[in-house]
Amino acid sequence: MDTGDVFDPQCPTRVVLDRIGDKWSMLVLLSLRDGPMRFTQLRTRIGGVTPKVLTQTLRAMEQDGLLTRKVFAEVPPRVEYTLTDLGRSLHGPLSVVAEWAERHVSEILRCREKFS
Amino acid sequence: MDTGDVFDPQCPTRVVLDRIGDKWSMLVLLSLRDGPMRFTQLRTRIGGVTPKVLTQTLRAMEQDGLLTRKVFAEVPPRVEYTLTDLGRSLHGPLSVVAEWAERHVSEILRCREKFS
DNA sequence: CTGTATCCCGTCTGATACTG
DNA sequence: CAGTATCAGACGGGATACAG
Repeated sequence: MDTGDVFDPQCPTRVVLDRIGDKWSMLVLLSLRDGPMRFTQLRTRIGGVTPKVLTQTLRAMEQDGLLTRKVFAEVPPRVEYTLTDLGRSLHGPLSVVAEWAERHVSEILRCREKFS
Repeated sequence: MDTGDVFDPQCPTRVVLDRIGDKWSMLVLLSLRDGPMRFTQLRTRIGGVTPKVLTQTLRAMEQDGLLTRKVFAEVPPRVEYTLTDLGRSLHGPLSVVAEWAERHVSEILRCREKFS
């Protein structure tokens, strides 16, 4: 397995950073932590996301193997999104970053104000 | 200390994600891990970054208190960038994500190809 | 219910050239 | 050496409306 040269433009870490760096992926992943959810459930829980963007996010995550999309042939239609093992394994690393954020965000904001 | 509601648009984690999510901040932080560096050192080590963007990145990180910018009144000019304690404390969490990326990137890429 | 289609704007990023 | 100025293109993201 490659060790990943972070200074290589083809760096593997880029793939992950692009994913967690976007506005909604992390929230989707955290939302799905406790089990499958339907489209509208996600949409309402994650306030402010439009259907288009939510769809884009879900498709990208599905494509990366982070979650699965299961369509039930019913009326009305039902679609469930579930984290894969890969998706669940990302939850830990993300939590570490999230905890750092929560611990230090006030300090960062203080720095920003002082800076002006 | 706040626990941070990740579903709040004002969520503190956003601040951090915006920072580590951008294209160069993480590389700068990793570069500076082993000590201060000068502008051109960073520029050459991080291949592909233009001076404008590198400046933007460094200014933003300085503003957030992740690094300090020290100008030496010399000819030719010398400017050194050094991580603050806050910046160094971010290195751990970032490493966790980076390690995850390195371990799983091949799996992600495989998923992407299968998806097409 | 679960999306898609369109339009649009702001930001992010880069190329290139220039300055103290 | 360490940037700044300017221009331009790509793209993420959002508003709104509509479809299967």
